[in-house]
Amino acid sequence: MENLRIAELLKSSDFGKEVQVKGWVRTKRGNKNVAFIAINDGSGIHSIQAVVDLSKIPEEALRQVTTGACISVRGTLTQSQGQGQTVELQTSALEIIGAADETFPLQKKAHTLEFLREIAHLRPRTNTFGAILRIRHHMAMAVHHFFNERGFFYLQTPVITGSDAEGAGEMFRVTTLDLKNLPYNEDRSIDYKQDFFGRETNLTVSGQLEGELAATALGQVYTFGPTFRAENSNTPRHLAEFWMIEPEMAFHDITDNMDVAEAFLKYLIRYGLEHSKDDLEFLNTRAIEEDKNKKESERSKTTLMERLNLVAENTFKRITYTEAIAVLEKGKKFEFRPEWGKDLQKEHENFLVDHFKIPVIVTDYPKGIKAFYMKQNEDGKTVRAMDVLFPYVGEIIGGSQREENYDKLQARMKEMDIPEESLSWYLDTRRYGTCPHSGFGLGFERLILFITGMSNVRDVIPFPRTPKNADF
RNA sequence: UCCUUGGUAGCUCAGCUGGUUAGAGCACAUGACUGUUAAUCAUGGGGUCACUGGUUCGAGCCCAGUCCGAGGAGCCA
Repeated sequence: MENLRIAELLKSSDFGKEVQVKGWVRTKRGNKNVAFIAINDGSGIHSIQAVVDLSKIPEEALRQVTTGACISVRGTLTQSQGQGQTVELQTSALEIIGAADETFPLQKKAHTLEFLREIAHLRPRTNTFGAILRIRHHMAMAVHHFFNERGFFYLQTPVITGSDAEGAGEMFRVTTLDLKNLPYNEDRSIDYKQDFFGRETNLTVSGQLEGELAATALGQVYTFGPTFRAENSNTPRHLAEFWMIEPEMAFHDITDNMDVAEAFLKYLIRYGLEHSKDDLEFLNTRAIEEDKNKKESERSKTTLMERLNLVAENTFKRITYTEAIAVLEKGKKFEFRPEWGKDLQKEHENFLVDHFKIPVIVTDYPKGIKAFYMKQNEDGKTVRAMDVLFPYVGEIIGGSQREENYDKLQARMKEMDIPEESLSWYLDTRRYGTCPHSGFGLGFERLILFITGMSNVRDVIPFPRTPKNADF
């Protein structure tokens, strides 16, 4: 007997065929003559309905068929007599693989996302998280497809890094030293020579610098791996451990960089619309239902599907930082007045996206608010940075053309007090056969946030790590 | 980290100006029901009111501290 996954069976019209399914019970209902069991095996958003004739299978056998139980059902695939589904299973045999007693926390009703976060080990069994995790998978595949099709090489950069000068945020220390009995130098500083690597090491905050090394050899590379920031950030957009995609491309200037970023985002969204249609439709409907419980002022003006299509079909607005400030000055009253030289506030970003109604790429930021490695413009004031601003999630990509001139890069590091010794290997790329190159970083969870229409990154990663939370 | 807000049954919430024995819906259990769609109907078991201390004749409610959640801000992806 064929053991098919439910997503396949639901598409089948092979009525009369004997099949077996294994999965988890979502709900059971019925009367003393017939029972209906919704079984889901994770293969898709839709469950299959097993119809149990109680004259053939005694009610006693159904006792353990409760929400959450794992069961195996054998039966005949038939056209459904009821509404609501086209295919169903006429049960001939039923087996309990793993029972779930009444303490099983998931009920056949909607739970709050906050509650589900507390039971992150069980939330994949819900429709919402099943959909999100499947979409997350397809998006990861899409990332690899996109770059592979364009001749990029997938580069695995180190998770443990000795580099502490990246300036991308607070880092998590990696050590095997006994914290209760630390070795000290004569000047009371900690003697890291006795640590595992013989030096201070941390978890990576970015694979970019290593990516640049490979780009100046392989031409076009990308990284896709976990990234760690020890910032005490408590927002729906930040995680202490998240996944980032960082392409790095030789012979690409800032415009080429924007072209790749825009094509990439559109590719990902189209890929999602194609490969995760059912799950996206489920999440779209879910968001509309959720909205009905909200106050009118808090409701979303667009649906998830509308937002996805908007991004997939429209050319992004490209604007310099200086132009953006001008737009903002004419825009409206902000809590923080836009001022040239200061970083854009969240309210400013939101205004720009609202104003143009499409994703916005802001370029050429003042050098004072950007990282040391960004290419300096001729005006002496700005650098070739670019941020891609998205509706709903804000900054989804941050990138730049890199400074490839050895002297200028070295001078900028000196200005910003970045110790040259620690990055001599990085400067070597400019010393030997340097070339213009660019790259950017895409926050994977922010992408998933946009695609799923969820509103907290903690709900789009299986096990979120945030300040005071590393359960599971 | 700052500001705002919240923590009452397994879940979602109500609980008046501080006053007798703490309320509902869902879930669960039992029963009814000839194909249900979060099935429906009836019955009834279920509470350390986040924690610690204080005010009071009396605290779920008032005060202080602590812990945890959410929203906004900063940091950023």
